Amino acid sequence: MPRGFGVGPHWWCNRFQDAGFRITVPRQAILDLLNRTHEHLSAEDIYLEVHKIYPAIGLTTVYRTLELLVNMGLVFKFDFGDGRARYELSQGPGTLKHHHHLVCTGCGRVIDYTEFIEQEKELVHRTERELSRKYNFKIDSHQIQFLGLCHNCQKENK
Amino acid sequence: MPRGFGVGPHWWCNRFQDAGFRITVPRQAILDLLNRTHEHLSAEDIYLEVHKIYPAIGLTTVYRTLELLVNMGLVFKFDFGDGRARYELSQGPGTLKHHHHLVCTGCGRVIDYTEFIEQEKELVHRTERELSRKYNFKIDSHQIQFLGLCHNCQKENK
DNA sequence: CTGATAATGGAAATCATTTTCATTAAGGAG
DNA sequence: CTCCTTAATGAAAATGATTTCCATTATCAG
Repeated sequence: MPRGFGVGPHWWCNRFQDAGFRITVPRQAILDLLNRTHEHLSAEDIYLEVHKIYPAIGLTTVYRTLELLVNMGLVFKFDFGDGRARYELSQGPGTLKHHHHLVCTGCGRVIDYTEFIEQEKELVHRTERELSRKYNFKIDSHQIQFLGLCHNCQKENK
Repeated sequence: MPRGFGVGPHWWCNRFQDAGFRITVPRQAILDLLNRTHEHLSAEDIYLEVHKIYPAIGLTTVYRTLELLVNMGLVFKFDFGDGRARYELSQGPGTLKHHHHLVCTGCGRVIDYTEFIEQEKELVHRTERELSRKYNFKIDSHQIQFLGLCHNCQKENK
């Protein structure tokens, strides 16, 4: 029964229980946040945001939880080149549709794009299949990102 | 005329002079190393290696030079998820042909693959063109990598 | 309800990378 | 070739993200 911070039968509870992990308040708070925010959050962003509704949270726990979620495949971890990792939910009701990133190397702005994902899918599948076979790899995911300068940063560099 | 560490008319000298940068011993040593090594070197790897033939080199200079080379587009910088950046020459006589990376999330091993690059090129070009137009981005480069478990790490995780 | 232990959080430690600043050395001018 | 300006360097210190340690707390199976 829901109580306190709203312990409910979330979609990910089974994933936790089946894997033998406990469902704790910090973990729920972090997953809730990731589920309702569609930004590229850093560990500290998450810490600060969760801290508002659950002040007892520790930054260490945020890092540990994120590592766990990444290992479980529930969360993607990205590097956009600004020295801190970014996290995004990979599945669940609140998840954005499959997308990749366009990163401005000038100001760090990141745009999610969904164009060409269909054409890409075929290529990706073929590549995955072939690489799996040839190199005996079990491929879990892929990352594609384009780097360049956004409109504003193009002007500045002139 | 070549002297000391072999100051020669390397292919990249013009790039430096045209941009107003000086051609120095540390820079030459770093570029020489990158040119003859086809591994995914970290800043410290480069420092240690260059240190063997030019012991006066400082780690700071390695970082600074790499940043410069990345900005000039002579070097690619990658993140394979192990907390340190990796560098690879992007052009020049000793450069590997266009490739992407297959990263084992278990042991960190990285495989360069060149399969499907042709098919990929078309997709990438189309995507670049479209994204440039739609988001007003000047795209400089792209990164594609597949993440998974190598043969050995698949066994261990069972 | 209770006990075993997984999970937590604060503080300290780590570790890659950056900054500071006094010294050195490219390389154009003379 | 020598001098001079200043870009480049390197050692040490600073920074900042992430991890480790460890004593305490809270989950949840029985």
